[in-house]
Amino acid sequence: MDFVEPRKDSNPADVPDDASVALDQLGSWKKTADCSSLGAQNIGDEVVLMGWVQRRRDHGGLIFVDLRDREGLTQVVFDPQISPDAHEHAGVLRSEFVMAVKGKVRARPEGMANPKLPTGEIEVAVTELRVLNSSKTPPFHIEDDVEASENIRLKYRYLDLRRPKLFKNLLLRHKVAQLSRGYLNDLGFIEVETPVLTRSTPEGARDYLVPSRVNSGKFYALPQSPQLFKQLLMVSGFERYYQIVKCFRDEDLRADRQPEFTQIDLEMSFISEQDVYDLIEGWIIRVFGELAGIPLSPGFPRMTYADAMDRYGSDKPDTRFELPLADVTDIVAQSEFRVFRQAVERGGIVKALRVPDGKDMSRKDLDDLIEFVKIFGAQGMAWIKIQPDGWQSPITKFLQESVQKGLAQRLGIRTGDVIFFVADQRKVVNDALGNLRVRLGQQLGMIDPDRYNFLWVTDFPLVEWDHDEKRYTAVHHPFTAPLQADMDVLEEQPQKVRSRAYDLVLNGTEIGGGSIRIHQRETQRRVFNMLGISDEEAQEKFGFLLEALQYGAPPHGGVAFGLDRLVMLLSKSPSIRDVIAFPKTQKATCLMTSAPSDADVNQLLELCIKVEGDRRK
RNA sequence: GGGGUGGUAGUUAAGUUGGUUAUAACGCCGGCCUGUCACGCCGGAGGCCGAGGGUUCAAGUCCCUUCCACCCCGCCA
Repeated sequence: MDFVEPRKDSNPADVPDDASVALDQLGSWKKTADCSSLGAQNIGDEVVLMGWVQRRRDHGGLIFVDLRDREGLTQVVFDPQISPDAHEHAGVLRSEFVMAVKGKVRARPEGMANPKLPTGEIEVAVTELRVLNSSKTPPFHIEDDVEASENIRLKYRYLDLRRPKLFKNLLLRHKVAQLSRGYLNDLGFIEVETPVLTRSTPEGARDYLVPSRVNSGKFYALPQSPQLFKQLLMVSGFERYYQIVKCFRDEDLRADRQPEFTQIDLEMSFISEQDVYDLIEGWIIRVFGELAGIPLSPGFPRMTYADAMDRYGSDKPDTRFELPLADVTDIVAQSEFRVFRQAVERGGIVKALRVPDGKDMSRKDLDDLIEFVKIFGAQGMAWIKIQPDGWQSPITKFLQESVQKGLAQRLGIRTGDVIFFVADQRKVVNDALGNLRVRLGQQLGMIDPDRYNFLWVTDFPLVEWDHDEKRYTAVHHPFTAPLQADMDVLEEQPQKVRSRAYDLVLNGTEIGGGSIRIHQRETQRRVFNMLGISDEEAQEKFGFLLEALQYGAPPHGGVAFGLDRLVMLLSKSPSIRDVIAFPKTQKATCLMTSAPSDADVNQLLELCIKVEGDRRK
């Protein structure tokens, strides 16, 4: 027995400290049950339980302790009539002390059952107590109703993870990973690990760089995804590959984005889009059915990118509610409202969103919504209230009768509606109204939280124009196959070329995406050229891929899913941090380990790296 | 890089037009208590008001700078 000074304190607040409690050894005791499993059927059993003190209720003559382990809570009782020693020893117990008890399961007295606890019918009458460790007073209570701020929780992450909710999230994550492995294994997929230390590639996100000691001055990059490796495995003839793998992107964080995250990544040879859809739907149906009790049917709906943008202003529309956008550019182009006319003259568009029964919106509500769309780049937003006695709006006087008639017809306007208009470049209009649509859907209670609407979004454009870099960039990535039908305009009208990429969207969140890849060298060369990547640059950066494509690369394609986001949705968590054991803050630091940190001078010397300080200052 | 919210006891929060000793709840410590389960009762301790500077007779409160957490835009599939 380690014996250190007993607690004799007058008061130091910090007192429950290792140094003040006599501790026992675990000895040969083994847990015989967990804290959720005992019930009336166990009455009379001799058991050994181990765990943490959730709460102690000391009645002087009788001490109750709620004992917690990862499975649940069980009440244990220290009764001097059963064991005076144990009762006396229990006096030292405090929150989060680690204890082992031996005792007998007994029914609680008449009327004393606790219906709130699964084990509330019984209690364990302790014959012997071993205090395995003490605990400082924790900075927050270990319970599901979080009452601590995020920075405290992140600093003491190991305590936060004791909360049942977080534990259950990580357990669910484990189950998703295991089910996914089983599903893919059964279908002939082979899990292959790909390098974490790899080379930087242009395009896409910023890379995390890792200096090479044995090649001083050179750097590895951490993979943004195993994209090229899995394609090369197809060239190798693996036919079906998967991996549950960490990916790294050095970009700013969001509630659903961490710089390191996990993908369920797979690739198949000799397949087309339909094979991917079938495979993934089968998998999703099992994940949601078996792990969340949510029944789904195969044949998820599909929508082209063009339709999604047109109707919902987003490439990941939430289809749990309608509230569609309508393009009214042609109607208002001739109106006397300058904002509309000028937007059209500058090559922009005008779209409208009709909110049925929006008549109760106050002027303040409308102003709030106008402020909201400004976040997305809109200069402003026009609105019209359709009142029984006519159209009420600051802009009605600029809309001549023909325009009003056209709008009424296209939008199906009815009395009581509110119509919103944004006029700007296409991207701004879709961003603003697409986001407004989602906000109104939430605000007006149009979203059923128990619905799970999956949607395949297809036919993405292959490229988009990058105004900053003055060139086309790949929407998906530069290895995505163009649609065969659009190949003849690849060089002349790149922006018109559709790709064989697809995303799976759930309730407005993209949870996975992929594509059929280019497997012929000549096609890959043409796409690189169109993206402004010269033959020389392609050779230098992707030479190994271009080379490989010349050695009998089979047609192939695949998909990758964000495991974190999937578990986040399954567990209805508000943040991705709630499904990651040790997440980073919005500034990409770890409050527990204080990473990133300064490097040791000797480490830097070995790497031939000189730190010049913050050059942005 | 930009916009927003927050930072006061261990924790969560209150703190008026600047004004005496900065409140409350929970937690913590001590005492009492044999059926509690948010146990109860009595007593007690606990503060760099995120940090730095300024205005003022006087700053938790006003001004400037800065740090941290969160949400969003940009960025990122």
